[in-house]
Amino acid sequence: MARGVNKAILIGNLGRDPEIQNFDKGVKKASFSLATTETYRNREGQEMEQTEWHNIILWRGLAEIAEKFLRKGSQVYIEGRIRNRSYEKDGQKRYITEIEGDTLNLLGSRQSNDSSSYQENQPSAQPAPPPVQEPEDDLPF
Amino acid sequence: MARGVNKAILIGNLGRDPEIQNFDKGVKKASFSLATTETYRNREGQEMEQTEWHNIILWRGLAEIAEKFLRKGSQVYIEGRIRNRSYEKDGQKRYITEIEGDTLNLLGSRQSNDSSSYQENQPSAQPAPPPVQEPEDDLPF
Amino acid sequence: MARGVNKAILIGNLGRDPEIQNFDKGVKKASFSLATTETYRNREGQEMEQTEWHNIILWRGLAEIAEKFLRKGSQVYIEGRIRNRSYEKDGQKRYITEIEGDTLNLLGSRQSNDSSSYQENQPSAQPAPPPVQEPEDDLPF
Amino acid sequence: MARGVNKAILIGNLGRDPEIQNFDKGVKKASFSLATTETYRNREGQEMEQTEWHNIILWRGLAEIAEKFLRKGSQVYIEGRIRNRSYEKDGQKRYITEIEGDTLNLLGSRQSNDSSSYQENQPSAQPAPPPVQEPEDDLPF
DNA sequence: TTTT
DNA sequence: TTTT
Repeated sequence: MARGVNKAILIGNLGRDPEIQNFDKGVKKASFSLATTETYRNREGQEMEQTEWHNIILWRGLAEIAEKFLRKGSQVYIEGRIRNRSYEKDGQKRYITEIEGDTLNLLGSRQSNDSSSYQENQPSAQPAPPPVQEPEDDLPF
Repeated sequence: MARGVNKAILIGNLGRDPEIQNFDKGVKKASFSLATTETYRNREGQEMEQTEWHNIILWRGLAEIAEKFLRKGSQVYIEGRIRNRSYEKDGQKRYITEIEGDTLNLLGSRQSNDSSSYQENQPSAQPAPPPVQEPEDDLPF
Repeated sequence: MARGVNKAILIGNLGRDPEIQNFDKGVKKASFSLATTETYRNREGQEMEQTEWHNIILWRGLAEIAEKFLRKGSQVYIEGRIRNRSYEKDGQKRYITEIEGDTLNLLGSRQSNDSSSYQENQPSAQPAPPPVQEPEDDLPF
Repeated sequence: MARGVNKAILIGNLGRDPEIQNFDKGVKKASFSLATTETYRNREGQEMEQTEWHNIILWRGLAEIAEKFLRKGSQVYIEGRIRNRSYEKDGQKRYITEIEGDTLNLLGSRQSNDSSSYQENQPSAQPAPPPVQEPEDDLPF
């Protein structure tokens, strides 16, 4: 039974152009590193900076958006799940943590395209379509 | 073009049983008030408590889950969008803010059903299905 | 006892310059409307757009940042709490929902100032300062 | 300059009792694994389940709460930052991803203590204290 | 009232 | 109107 929530919310900048992989049946995958930089004051009152690098992966439609619009330095909002994977390298088992994005927003762009936001798999119900024949004076509470 | 994020994340308890409305074509709507209570210390160091009441609405599948499993007092996690609506009452225009949930988790329950978590409209891609024929040594970064 | 979470996460654009109020003891308050615009496809496959307007309020340090750096049109990330207030107007009780921000990020700006992100009241512990004398080989799990 | 957001939001269950470490000056650290389980339907319509295990660390006050109240199986809400660390083991550099929590909620508990929610370092300003002498009819927008 |  |  599911009682879980596994959510990452990130705003940061791409360290490199996305790397694109194409699989069977037109399935596309985009991978890139995302730097999230936070500032804080230390005990001496100095402004400090801390950057984390996240491994981002995007699939299918989001990967296509990434391929078209994201470049090194792009500032994005990404919402997704934290995934832990293992793989073999040099006969050793290695572990990697990735953020599998399901929402992507390109931030701060002044471009004229219509694709700076995208969310997976919510075609018609987002926002929820109004129900048929709700009476005008039907208050919801 | 969308560059927006509109997200509410709530954990609280229902003040009443959900109210259910049925519309055409089997569309169901659930409405209820949700209390989120936070504690904090005031300037005198006293433990204080602050409760907010939120108007929650759920549609379709989530409304069915609410009807079946949520009751007065139930503790839930809800993720959704903040919506502002207006309506007429007594010849006056009134405004109401609602949270339209798209994810619902029933918390703390020890029941054995399989419905304590539910998310709208992400049938096959959540989590993203693995691509066909990804080679084993294909590292993603 | 608190078992609650009351969180709003917004990315949008200011509809107007922030309105600033100054209170006793140097307490400052900033208020503005924030538009969050989402796009989605309707049942006919057309690209649709939905904008919500949120009433944002910021206090103290965040209000100062807002006064200095936010203008009509600015794109910001805001994290905060949903607050419902009532007030009297024309002898009628009115209700208003506001988002009281505790984190503010100015997005998409290429300016060279050091104030585009700010979080309330987490002076030294964010990120948590490393503990004293943690041994180098001290693995955390 | 900070333009970043690095946030994890998790609801899950502890795989083991928290492990507690005590450092100089009374600094305490709690570590545990947290399982977040999600369900989804696969392409054949079968109910599937996916569990991720997260390495959680909590410092100071949150570590004390964890030590007192969290046990194997406890259901918790954790909000925090994603941190990537490296360390040496067997002469090899290893990487680990941890969630450093700054908010902790014990969920679903029916116990009578007053400590099921806790947030770091926001002593007096959360929620923001009302400003002094705000006039009663002072509308915020 | 914003933005694209 | 909830919960502890």
